[in-house]
Amino acid sequence: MARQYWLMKSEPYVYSIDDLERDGTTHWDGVRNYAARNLMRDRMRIGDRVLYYHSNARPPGVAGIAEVCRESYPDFTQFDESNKYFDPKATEETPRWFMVDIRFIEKFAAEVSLPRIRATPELAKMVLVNRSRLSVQPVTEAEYEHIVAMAKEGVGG
DNA sequence: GCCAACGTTGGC
DNA sequence: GCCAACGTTGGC
Repeated sequence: MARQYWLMKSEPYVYSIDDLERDGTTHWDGVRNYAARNLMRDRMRIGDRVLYYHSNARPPGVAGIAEVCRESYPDFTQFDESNKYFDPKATEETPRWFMVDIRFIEKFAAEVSLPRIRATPELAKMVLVNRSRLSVQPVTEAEYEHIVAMAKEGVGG
């Protein structure tokens, strides 16, 4: 299968691109939205590229690049009563929530901000622009390449 | 901090 | 199965 492209959101004060760079890899736990879950569970493949997006930041924007390094497996936080993501309806036999692992590739020298993305006609169809609240979303190859080029040109801010 | 968008829950 | 109430996300 050809490489696919995604955008994944994280609040930087919870887990930022710098945290991912430090850790190398991380598991993407805590997704509790069925559309986002289905993408991770059914579609994401090792080697797919991920735009790492800082949400709830000023400004929000794409901060760097990661790649999928482990395909979907049950999100263990759903089984842990002490975890904020505990789901009483999930069992080990029939897990409800899934996650993938991602690996750090690159931190952009300059973030590509959401206002800049909104102002770019080639990116007008991004899910990010049109359905802003989906935390894991597909990106086209053209959109991905455009954002990477904007980061390289330093026009992201 | 506000609030719009929108996803989920639960009564009927 | 509908839909009102409610909760969360996330930009501003």
